[in-house]
Amino acid sequence: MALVWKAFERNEVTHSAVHHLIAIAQLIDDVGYARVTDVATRLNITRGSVSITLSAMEKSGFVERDRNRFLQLTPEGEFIARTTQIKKVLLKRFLREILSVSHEVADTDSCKIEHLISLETGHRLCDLMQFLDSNRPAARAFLKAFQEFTSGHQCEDENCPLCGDDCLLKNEVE
Amino acid sequence: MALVWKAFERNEVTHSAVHHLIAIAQLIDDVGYARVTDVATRLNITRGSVSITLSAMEKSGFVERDRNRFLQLTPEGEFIARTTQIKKVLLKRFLREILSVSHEVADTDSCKIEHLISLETGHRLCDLMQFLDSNRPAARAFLKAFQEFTSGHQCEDENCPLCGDDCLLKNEVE
DNA sequence: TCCGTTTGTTTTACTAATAAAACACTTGGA
DNA sequence: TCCAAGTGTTTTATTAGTAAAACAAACGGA
Repeated sequence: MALVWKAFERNEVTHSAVHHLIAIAQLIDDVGYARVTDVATRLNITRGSVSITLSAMEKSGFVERDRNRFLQLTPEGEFIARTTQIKKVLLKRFLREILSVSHEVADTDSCKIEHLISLETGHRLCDLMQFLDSNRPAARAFLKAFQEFTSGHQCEDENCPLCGDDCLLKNEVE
Repeated sequence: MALVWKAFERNEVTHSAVHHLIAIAQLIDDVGYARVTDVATRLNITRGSVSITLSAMEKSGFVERDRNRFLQLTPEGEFIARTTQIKKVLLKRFLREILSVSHEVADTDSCKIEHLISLETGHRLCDLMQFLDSNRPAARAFLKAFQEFTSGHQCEDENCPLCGDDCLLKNEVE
């Protein structure tokens, strides 16, 4: 019991570090190269911060540089950047298309947890979204029925453990 | 763009702090009171750490103490402890019952993100699980069809963006 | 009363993440 | 050649979270 909650800290790479990797991948994709300055500009932090972070990631084997100090991702770095981006997209789609969470909240929520969910969960989420995309009758019927279910309910119901007699959500909102 | 990724840091309370609150709530529930020592024992950290963390949370207004220095949660602290616990339960149920994620991974994944997902997402997740619990035909049919869908597929399919020709998952697993 | 245990706080130290500023190095004109 | 602009690193500092150990206070039994 007391062990699981600490699992939070033990992540290969931090949220910030992943975004450094993603920035490099996107820059190479967009303009063909990535330098410390470009990463700093994209992430809106100083070059010094980027320099230090990327030096550590170079040691960890996620980033490399060529002769001209242009940044490259190693296969490991590439893997993390790629899978994290995909996990975020899947999460956001799930939040928006199934749970009908608002655009802004879906954005921040998916960004906050993109790097924390396991590959296993990522794959299952992928399965789920592919199932929806398949447009099977069961998928369509589910979405329709769920939307109807929530439209007449939407946590006004006292059965919702997040609400209840004294709805905690309402308490916070006002 | 460059603003969203930093939203990760801006959380009212940290993951660690929430677990301090939850420990207090559970202790009061279980044995009727909560002292610094009890919280430390439950979280498997030192009394010193708990002392410092809870002093900060007292300043922030999440924790109070009575004359005998017994810990109490303020309504705000109670709210966070309660909603975070519920969000975790909902997340875990979703991962297990819909996505069929393994027990261990569902445990760590839900613990990692429990305090990060918004109340809005929590409510929608709650709707979803209630919809399943309602045992409506559309819900049952969905679960059955989705399970069939994944049983013959399970990300062996090259359509899965996490896999592909050179399946990244496979690469990592072996 | 006195001693030992329990309990809580403070001190010290470490790590990770970050920013700002000083410094150093290219590099490309004039 | 030399200067200025651009680029990258290092230094300095701050903040948050944590643990270990020293310290202090209270409590309880002999």
